[in-house]
Amino acid sequence: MIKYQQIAAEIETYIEENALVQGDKLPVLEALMTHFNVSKSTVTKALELLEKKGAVFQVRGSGIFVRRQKRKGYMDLLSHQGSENITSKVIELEVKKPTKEAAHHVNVEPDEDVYYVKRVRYRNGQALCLEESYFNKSIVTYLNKEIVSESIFDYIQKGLGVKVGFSDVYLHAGKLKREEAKHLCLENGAPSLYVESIFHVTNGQPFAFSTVTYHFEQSHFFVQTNSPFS
Amino acid sequence: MIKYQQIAAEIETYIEENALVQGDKLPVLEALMTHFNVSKSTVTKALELLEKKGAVFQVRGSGIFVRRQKRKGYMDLLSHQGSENITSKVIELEVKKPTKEAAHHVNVEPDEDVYYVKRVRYRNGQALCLEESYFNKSIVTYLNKEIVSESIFDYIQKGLGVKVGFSDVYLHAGKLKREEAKHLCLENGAPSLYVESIFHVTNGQPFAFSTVTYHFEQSHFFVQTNSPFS
DNA sequence: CAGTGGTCTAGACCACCTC
DNA sequence: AGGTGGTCTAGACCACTGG
Repeated sequence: MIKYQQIAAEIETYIEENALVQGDKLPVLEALMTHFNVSKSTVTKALELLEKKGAVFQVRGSGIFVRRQKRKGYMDLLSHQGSENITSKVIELEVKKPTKEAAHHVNVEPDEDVYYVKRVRYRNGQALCLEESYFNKSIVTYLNKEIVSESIFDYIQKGLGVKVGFSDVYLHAGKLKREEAKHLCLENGAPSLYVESIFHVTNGQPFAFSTVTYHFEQSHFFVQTNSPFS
Repeated sequence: MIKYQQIAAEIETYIEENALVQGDKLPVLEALMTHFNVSKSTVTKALELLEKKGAVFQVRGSGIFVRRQKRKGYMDLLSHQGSENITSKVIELEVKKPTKEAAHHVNVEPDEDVYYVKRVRYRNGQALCLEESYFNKSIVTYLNKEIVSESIFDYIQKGLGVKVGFSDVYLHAGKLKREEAKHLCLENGAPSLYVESIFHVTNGQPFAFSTVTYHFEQSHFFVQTNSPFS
């Protein structure tokens, strides 16, 4: 791991171990520089990283402070953290022709094969969401039922060595269709949160498109932002 | 405006004027350095800014590329952009004691006065959302009906000189209550997207707490993220 | 006005992509 | 191998906060 990531990790650990809460002050830049024996820019880079993650905020002329999420039970909408004890039931796993929309999103021709996965995810045994995903086969070269029962993205990154770069996320609320409702153990027409994501490799090529339909009573999300009115 | 912000703005304009699309290549770092006559770090800082905004992505060993949102009609969940032609109907504006929850979120005592605003927002004449907000009076020192009919945050920043730092956003789906439904011209129990936000000044103090209830057919959002699995 | 973070420079060296 | 972005340094100077 490179220096500034290492430093960021250590500062995070420090916050954790000392159980610091929102507003608590961290050592000043000068102190961090000498403690880690690196230049100012390196510490700054580490702090920028933590600022992006929403772990700290810096105030010029004043100091560096802890920023910590207070609400419990919320999942991070963007980093896919905060959802523990997840299990999956695979409904479908096959190689097939994508829908026109999916083909467009994962940048393949409509007559080109893709991996298609449909599964229901449970948290502590309770239905959480219904997920349908399409994967570009030239990047996600292999999937099987066992992999797909666990964390697909974990495998894609660690198993296949795919380097994920960025993603575009779209969301809206709507009414459940009959078939969706059945999987989530809800009545037809119940509210639902729909989240569509397109995932890209570091070089910008899209490799996955997923549509996730959440059980409205089970899905509480948070997002942290800097500069909310940029 | 400082150098790297200026450069970022110019690069954005360049993308706009040349109608570049996702994947198009920008000039290399060296070229940007000489063109703007600044050091490498300054250009890098500008590009980091654009990367955070989701306007470009950089690939080591390859180049700098344009990243552009393709879907139309989606609002940015975090930067409060993309919603044009917004008008508001003020339902309530008063100084009063906050709810316990609101008091906690804007960091005041429960018996301390806050500004309370309730309004319905319309986009192109169509009900978009119902919004209830609480403002810490020691920071948002003044509001009146005229201000509250327009963009409140615009006024808070430009009129009152408050420097907004960061915000925490929480969201979930649910069923509309009767009174909410009435304001949004929907039937009781219709789906809805609930978005709660806590806004902080640059020094970390919270100054506003708002709950926004969106008309499910009118609210389509997007968020861009880098490192979706950090 | 002292303390603290932010900006910017010039340059060395490293890691990755593409051919 | 050559080109391109990423990391890191050392240091100058600037801008904001808070007593």
